[in-house]
Amino acid sequence: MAREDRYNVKATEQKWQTAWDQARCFEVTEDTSRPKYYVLEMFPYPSGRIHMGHVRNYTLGDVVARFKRAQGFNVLHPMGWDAFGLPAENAAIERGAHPGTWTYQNIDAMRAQFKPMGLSIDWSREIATCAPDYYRHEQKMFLDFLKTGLAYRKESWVNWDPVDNTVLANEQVIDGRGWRTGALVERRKLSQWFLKITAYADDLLEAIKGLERWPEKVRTMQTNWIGRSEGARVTWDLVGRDGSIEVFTTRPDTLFGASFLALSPHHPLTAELAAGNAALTEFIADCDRLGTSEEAIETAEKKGFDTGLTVRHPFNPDWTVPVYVANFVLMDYGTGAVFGCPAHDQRDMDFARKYGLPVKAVVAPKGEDTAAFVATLEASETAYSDDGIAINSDFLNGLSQTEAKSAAIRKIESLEKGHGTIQYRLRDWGVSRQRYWGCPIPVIHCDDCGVVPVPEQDLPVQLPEDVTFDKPGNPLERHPTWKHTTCPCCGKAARRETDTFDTFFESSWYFARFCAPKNPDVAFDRTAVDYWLPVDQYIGGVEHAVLHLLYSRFFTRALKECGYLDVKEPFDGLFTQGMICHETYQTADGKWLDPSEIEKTDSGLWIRTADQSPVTVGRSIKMSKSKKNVVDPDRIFDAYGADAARLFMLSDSPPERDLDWTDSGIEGAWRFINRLWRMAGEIQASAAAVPTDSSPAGKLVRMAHKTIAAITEDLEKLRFNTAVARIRELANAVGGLEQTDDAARSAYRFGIETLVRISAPMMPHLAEELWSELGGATLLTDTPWPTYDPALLVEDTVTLAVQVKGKLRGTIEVAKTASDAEIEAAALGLETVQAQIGGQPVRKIIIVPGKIVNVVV
RNA sequence: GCCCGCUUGGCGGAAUCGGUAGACGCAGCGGACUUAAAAUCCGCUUUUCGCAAGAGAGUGCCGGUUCGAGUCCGGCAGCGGGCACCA
Repeated sequence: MAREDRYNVKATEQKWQTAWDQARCFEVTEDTSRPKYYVLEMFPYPSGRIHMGHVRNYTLGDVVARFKRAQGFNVLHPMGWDAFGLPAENAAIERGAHPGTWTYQNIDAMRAQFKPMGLSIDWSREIATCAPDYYRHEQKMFLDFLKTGLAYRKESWVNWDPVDNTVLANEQVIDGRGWRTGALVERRKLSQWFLKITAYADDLLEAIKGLERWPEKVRTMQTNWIGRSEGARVTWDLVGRDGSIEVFTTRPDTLFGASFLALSPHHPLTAELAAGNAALTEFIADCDRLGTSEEAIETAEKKGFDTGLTVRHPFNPDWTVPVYVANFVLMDYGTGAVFGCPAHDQRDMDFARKYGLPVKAVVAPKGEDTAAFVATLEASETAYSDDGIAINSDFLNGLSQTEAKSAAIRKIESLEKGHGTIQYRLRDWGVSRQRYWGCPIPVIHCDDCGVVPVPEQDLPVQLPEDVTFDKPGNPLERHPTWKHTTCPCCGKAARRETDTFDTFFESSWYFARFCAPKNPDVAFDRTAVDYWLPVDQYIGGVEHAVLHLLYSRFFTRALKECGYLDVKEPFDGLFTQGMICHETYQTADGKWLDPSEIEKTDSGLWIRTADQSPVTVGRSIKMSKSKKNVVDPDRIFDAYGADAARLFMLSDSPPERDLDWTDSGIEGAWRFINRLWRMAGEIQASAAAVPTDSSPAGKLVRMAHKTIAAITEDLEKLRFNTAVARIRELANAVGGLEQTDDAARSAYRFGIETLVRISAPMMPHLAEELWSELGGATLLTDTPWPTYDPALLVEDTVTLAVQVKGKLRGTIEVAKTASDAEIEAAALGLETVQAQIGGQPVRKIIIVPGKIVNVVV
């Protein structure tokens, strides 16, 4: 078939996508004769349109999948939809669309956008989490969690909009007000379901050490999130009334430096004291107004309220300290009360200076003049929080910090004033949501029998279709019939739970469902799950570094305990990609402009096309609709094809870093694809063997072998940007080879063939097209990854850099086998070297084999 | 405030084991082809001095270790990310 003048990207990409589909290349089954490899990108929320972040995410995953496939792995690469969630309900409220209809339309639209990317996905495994076939298994899991005590019910706070009478998500609360009503949000207590993730706190923490193929950053974030700290709970008896205050501390060694106790504004004792105390009530309200955001609290002044109460020191009943309510003490952590030791904690120091409380040094650095140190510290504004030796601390005196901690704990325990303990920052996972578009929680509330699980044979509890969103609140709550049912225990009239699960529930096990997504009987087909899990390479945004990934790790453990699976960790390798950024454009009065609204003048200035007004070009930031700096993937696929978009996503920026979208960048990718296509058209027939000698043709062949070796390693380590650079380098070399004789013609062909094969994971359509032109017997997609000849990687000669006084003065080319004496002679023979030495005595010559010669004078 | 990361030409980045800094690309400049343009191909492109040969400087800043530092160590600054004041 005659070649066209230009690469017909649309027809070609379409042709090969159809070919892969028809050959069912990417549909896989368990095959124990081959090693498996499970590649997974975080599944998308079906918002309706794909964005460049998706393109990057799925391109990265697809390169890994195709590469591993070529290497002979049985590759599972599935796709699904994280289909429950708030946006569907918002669409229902705003546009009257049913959340289900809206979601499935979006799924269809997005699938249609993904298809032209040419992803090597097994679409036969597609799942949507909003399908009853999917969530029925989730309901069963919940019932098992109930049985094993991993799910329980307790009261907890929610954001309540008093105008809409509805619960608000955090993102629906803006500056303390409901996003729709603008009403001041209230805190309300509701009875909600929790999963006992804290039961695994220690295991989740310990196992982080084993996650060797996870980014260090994510491991650190999870470690900090779990937040294990060792310390003690200490009881302080109230003076003049019954009761006591329990505090948690990590520094029991500084108990003798205590000068006050501080209670959280939400501590039960605070509430008790506030009753009938207008000033304290106002103080608490003041603290609440601060909000919980980091910035607000950080910039806020540390404030306290003297309750007038005092407590007895646990080590000395005659010593009393005052009790404050303080705005910086959290009720959610520890006991909601702390003791302040100003000398050794900066925040306590600030507090003590503000309220005129004593500062007593009880730790001094080793080897310093203690008396002078104490005098300075006690007059200072700066706390000493480093390690040291206990002083002014009775029985602790002279002990190191570690010794003093355990001695203090032993004493507390013998006095029965508390005990040593380990405190985690991690809290149990609240899974109840007062929403329609989520998985119904399968329990029934009976006036006589209490909370009763839905019997397994009655699963799934399906969402009713006939719901309306014309009124605020949860449609399940006000549905005329849905919630009315009978109690499975006593048969009397009872009510269904109208809360649904947090959508992190669905995403905590979807990766395992992909192993056998169509099995109607069980969530996980054990044979399939045992074969495919864990996920070998998981790829997604770093925004999920803590919650989604930690919940999935927890679920894996909980499901193992309930007999569903037998893997320790869900994701063996994790890769977190960077964001896609783009320049921003603004008018003089600050209005954001879409890239399509502007143009460049001949003088190089940007103007708005509509009125020729000047445009300010802002720095590149994450693409977002509000800044109008988005680029539509459809438009790019249409103009340049999938391969160019994919190549651009992989070029230049390392995948973990942010990527700047530039028009010239995608143009460059497009040019390269056409160049490869043209170069392949220049192949000339030759019967000669592929040369490996020292001729230019032979050198090219050697370079091709080196490129295969290097790119294999690059792809193995997900260094796609350098992989692309190597492909371009080889292309430059092939393009520079004159096909003057048969050996050269064979070398040229070998170069093209190599380029085609190593490009396949990144530019699969072009590669497949050129492979078929080259006469490939099978689809390139089914062709093994190229191998290289290690012998051809070795050169006879080596170029050494020659330095004098540590600076480069020239290079020498010597035989690989050259002796040190020969190398020295060659180096000293360089004119520039002699000029630099200039008659000075040569003290030493350092020779690093294969690298460098350094002449020291 | 705490924790983590980053800082290399006009720009994105490479150098990942302490050994030739700037691979590869983008932008720019010059040339070839063309009636012309586009496309394509070739060349130059860290910077200063110099006609050149060459010499000097140079990986955020200051200092250190080393024959040799973008890379290791100490200090500082800037930018970005995480955070629930974590006691």
